Parts: sequence; C-alpha cells; structure tokens
Amino acid sequence: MVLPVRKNKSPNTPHECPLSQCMAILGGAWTPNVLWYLSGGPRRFSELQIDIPPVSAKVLTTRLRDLESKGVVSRNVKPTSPPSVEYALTDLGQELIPVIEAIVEVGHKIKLRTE
Amino acid sequence: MVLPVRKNKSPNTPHECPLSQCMAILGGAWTPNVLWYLSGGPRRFSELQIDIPPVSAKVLTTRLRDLESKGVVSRNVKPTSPPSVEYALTDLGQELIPVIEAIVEVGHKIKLRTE
DNA sequence: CTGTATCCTGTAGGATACTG
DNA sequence: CAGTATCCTACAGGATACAG
Repeated sequence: MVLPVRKNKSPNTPHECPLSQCMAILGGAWTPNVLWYLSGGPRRFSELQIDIPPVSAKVLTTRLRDLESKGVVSRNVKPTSPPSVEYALTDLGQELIPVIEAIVEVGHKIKLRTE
Repeated sequence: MVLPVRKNKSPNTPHECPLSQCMAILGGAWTPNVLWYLSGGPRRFSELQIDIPPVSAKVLTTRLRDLESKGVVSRNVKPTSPPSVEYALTDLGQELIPVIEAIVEVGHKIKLRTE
C-alpha cells in the first residue's frame, strides 16, 4: 500500500482524517479473507492455507501476526507433537465481521451493475 | 497492494473466497478518506485536495475515476469558467458509509487497547 | 480549476529453501 | 506442522511539469 509519507507538505490538518484506521486494519492483502475464514470459528495455520490457496506462508504469517498485535486475532499454541496452532477472532475481531459482510454485499451489487 | 497473481498454483478453489471484493472497493490508498469526505455531501476536486492534504492530484484522480467506474461515485462537470467538477456519492456509495464508520469504530477501540 | 504525462522509489508480497 | 530466511519484482503512489 506504501502510503502517507508525503515530503513537502504541511502536516495534515488534524480536524478529521480518521480513515487510515480503515487500511490499518484491513489494509494487507488477504486480510479480509483471513478474518472471513476465522469468523467461522478457530482455524489452524494449515487450514487457513487451504482456505485461501493463493496466499503464501510468509504473507499468511505476516497478516496473522499483524492482526494479533492489533488484538483482533488470538494465537493459541497447543503443545502437541507435531505442534498445532489455533487462530481465532477475539471479541474485537468479531466486531469486524458485519463490516466485512457489508462490504461484500456492496461488492456484489457492483458486480451486478458491471455485468 | 500488488496481490492475487500467484504463478504456480491451482486456480483458486471457488467455493467461497469473496473477500477480494473488499479490497477491490476500499483497496486504494486514501479511498476510505475520499468516501468519507464525500459522505458529507458533494465536493469539488480542489475541495477534496484540501480535505485530504497528503494526497497527490494524480492519486486523487485515479481513486475518483476508479470509484466512478464502480458506480460508487458520480462525476458532474459544470460548464463554467473556470471549469468545476463536482463529485458525489451514488446511492450505492451511500451504502458504504456505515461500513466505513464501523471500521473507524473498531479502529478506535484498537488504539485504546494499544495505548 | 481540473486534470495528464513522466519518471522514480519503497514496499508489499511471491518463490523457494530451510528449521524446530 | 508451523513457521523463518532470502532474494526478487511488480506496482501503487510521490514529485514535478505541463495542458485544456
């Protein structure tokens, strides 16, 4: 995404420009998908990889760590052998589900118009 | 954002992975901001530039054209001199407002936790 | 005023190989 | 299984200059 690093500009008029929030949460590629699949209940790393085939392990890890640090997703390591790690939405994460659904909704309508 | 162009992979299992919708709509940088400021009513190009100082003219144009092609934003050229162009949300675009607000909401909560 | 055209750069993300 | 480590590239977006 790259973004908000303008060089020769006055520091943003603060009054209200709170929308970087949006990309801060959903910004990464595949992030919405991760959230979506986790909304169906806890998933293990490998399960998510199967759910979202085109995502690389590296990116999936990155996104999960990212969401974890934001308190949107929880990570639970089960000390089995072989180890298994379960990811789940936190309460905060749950709140994002209707949001994503709404976006998908609008997305559908857009597709219908375009076709 | 770059994205979804995996090379050596089976073409996505179609069953459900509808979330690219999400980024397809809100994906571009500043897109949420554009939508946000338009939610307050129609705005002219230059007004949007002032609303969102760190955005370059090029990107603003790109995002607006993008949103226009999706039917989310309307573009109205007034044949005055100097010319003025008014952008506004379409009905479809209106539907995105609560979505964005919800994201901002969650964004706030995340910030509170982080601090 | 409302853009386009160019050129350039940073960084997200892919591929692949390897580890506990 | 669940990742890390490297390396590499495509493309979104910034800067600047110019046009109708």
